[in-house]
Amino acid sequence: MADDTNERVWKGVGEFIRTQRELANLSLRQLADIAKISNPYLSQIERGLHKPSADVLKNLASALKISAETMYTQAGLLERSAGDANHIGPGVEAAIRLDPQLSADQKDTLTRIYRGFVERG
Amino acid sequence: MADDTNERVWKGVGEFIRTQRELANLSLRQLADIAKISNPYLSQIERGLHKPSADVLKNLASALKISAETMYTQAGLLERSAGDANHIGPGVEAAIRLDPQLSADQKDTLTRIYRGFVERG
DNA sequence: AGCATCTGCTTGGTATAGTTAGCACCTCAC
DNA sequence: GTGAGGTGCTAACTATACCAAGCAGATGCT
Repeated sequence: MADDTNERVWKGVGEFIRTQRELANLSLRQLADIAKISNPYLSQIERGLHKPSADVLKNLASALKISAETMYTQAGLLERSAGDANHIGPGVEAAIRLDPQLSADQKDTLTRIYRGFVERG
Repeated sequence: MADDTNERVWKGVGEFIRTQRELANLSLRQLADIAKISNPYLSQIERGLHKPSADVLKNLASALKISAETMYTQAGLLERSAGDANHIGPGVEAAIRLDPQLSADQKDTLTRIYRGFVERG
C-alpha cells in the first residue's frame, strides 16, 4: 500500500522462511502444522503473496527455533537493534563452544570446518 | 484461536495506546494522521475492538515516540525478556542457519556434521 | 500395472483488518 | 442563535489474511 519498500521486505521474509524451513528439513505441511497455520497459506507466505500477521510470524519463529526478534527484524518490523544478540560474527562459534552435547574434540572439528567455510567466502 | 488470554492482551494494548496518546496530548485524528491510519480505526483499536497488525503497531509506536519493542511487548508479540530467555540451549543449528557468511550448502554440511556428533553422544 | 503417500500449489470461501462518509456532541467566534 | 471547527464514535464498505478441499506430479511399494 503506497510503500513499495515494504513489498520487498516481506517478500524477503518469505524467502527467509523457506530457507529456514528447508534447512530444518521440514515439509510445508510439517512446518505449517507446528506453527498452527494451514499449509497453502504457508506456501503463499513463502512466495511473498501474503503479508503474515505478527502472530503468525511469532508462531513460525518458534516453530523454526529462532527468536521472534530475529523474525520481526527480517520482516522489517524491528530495526536491527542494540539489544539483539544474534549478530553476524561470533554466533556460530559461541554456540558451538557452549553446546554441552559436544565433546572438546567435536567442538574443535566443527569450529575448524566453520572457519574454513568462512575464510573462503 | 480459542486462546482467550490473547483477547486480554490486545485489549490491554488499546488502553496502553490511549494512555500514551493522552499523555502526548494528541487527538484521535492527530495520532491517526501521524501513524497513517484512519481515525475511526484508531478509535476501535483503543477500545479493543480490533487487533492491529504489527505494521500499524510499529507506526503507532514511532508516532508516540516509544520503541517498537515496547509496543510489541505490550501487544504480547514479544516476550518480556531482554536477555533472550526464549530457549534454553544456545542453539548451534540456529546459529548456523542464521549466519549470513555461509552458503546454503555450507549450512547444510555443518548442520549434518553437528547432528552426527550429537546423535552418537 | 496400480494403489498409497508424499511433495508444493490452486481454487473458492470466510473472517477480520482497515477505510470513507457521516453522525452527535461540545466550544468558541460573530 | 447560527455557523465553523474541534472532539470521539457508528455504519457500510473494500481489501486482505487465513482456511478447507482438492489437484497434479513425484516416489515408492506390492
